[in-house]
Amino acid sequence: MVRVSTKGRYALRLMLDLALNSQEKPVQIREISARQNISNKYLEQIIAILNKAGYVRSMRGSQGGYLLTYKPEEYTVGMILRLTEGSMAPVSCLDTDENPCLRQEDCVTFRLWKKLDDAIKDVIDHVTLADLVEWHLQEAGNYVI
Amino acid sequence: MVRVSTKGRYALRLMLDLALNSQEKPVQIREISARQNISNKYLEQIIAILNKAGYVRSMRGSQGGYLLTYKPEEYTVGMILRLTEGSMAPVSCLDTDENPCLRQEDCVTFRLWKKLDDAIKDVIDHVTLADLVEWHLQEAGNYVI
DNA sequence: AGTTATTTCTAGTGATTTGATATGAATTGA
DNA sequence: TCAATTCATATCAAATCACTAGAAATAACT
Repeated sequence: MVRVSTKGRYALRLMLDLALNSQEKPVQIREISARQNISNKYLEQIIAILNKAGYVRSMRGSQGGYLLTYKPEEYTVGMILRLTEGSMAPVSCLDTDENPCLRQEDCVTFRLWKKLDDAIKDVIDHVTLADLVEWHLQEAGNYVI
Repeated sequence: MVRVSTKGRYALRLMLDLALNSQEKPVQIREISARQNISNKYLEQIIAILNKAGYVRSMRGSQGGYLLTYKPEEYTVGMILRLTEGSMAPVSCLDTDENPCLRQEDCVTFRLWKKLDDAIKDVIDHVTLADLVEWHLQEAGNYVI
């Protein structure tokens, strides 16, 4: 199906939620879970990935929670999706590190996958979390009379 | 991982093989399987999908095999991938028929997915089987001294 | 010091998909 | 008739997906 899984999609919404709500004080998983209507426990696992990568800062204990490490404009959608999805390349031979395809030179379809990969990268590496925030505020504006 | 599965990739190589080899006489699964180094039985299942959709014509019995129904330039890569992969939309809410997302209007990430979908479509709906054939002949040429 | 609210860690689980394999029936050319 | 081929269906192991469960570690507040 070539689909972005819930993991990547939830991670994006999670980061957007943090961008919108963690300005002053840390935000708890429970709040995000309630606002975004996503399983609490599943979110824990997803934010753990973001935490390990240093994309968010955690504060343990009571009154704890999470904060964005950097400014929204410093996160591209690609960073977040690649981290949670593992890779956003349409075929594994495009991941230079893993599985370097030996037939690459004479592989006909490689040229197609390269084109597709470039097209995907062009979107996900240029849209930032700040763009999502902006879009959100625009949309929200539509509902103000 | 957001990967095109073997099914879609094999279907593409299968169609390319037919484009190159079914000019005069039908081509058997066994030949393709040998040339492409793909499991015979798995190819049968994949070509069954292409056959049901009318993308290939089958001839049963001895000396039978498969032929392309149309000319290579009449197949886009998108047609073949969508048929075998089910869908090439990065998220299900972009498939108008199935799962029409009600939050679409106020869904922030929808705008992102739409951009991504457009970028993917722009590639797979404009590259044809004839392009793959051409690329193949170019590559093959590289090995002639 | 103790309680409470939170993150953090490890494990398990049912459903679905993937990438096949196996068996045999139906069809047709020689 | 028989050999070669497609066609149909069933089965299967492994991986992935989307969670769920339980408990330990940590820090703020009283």
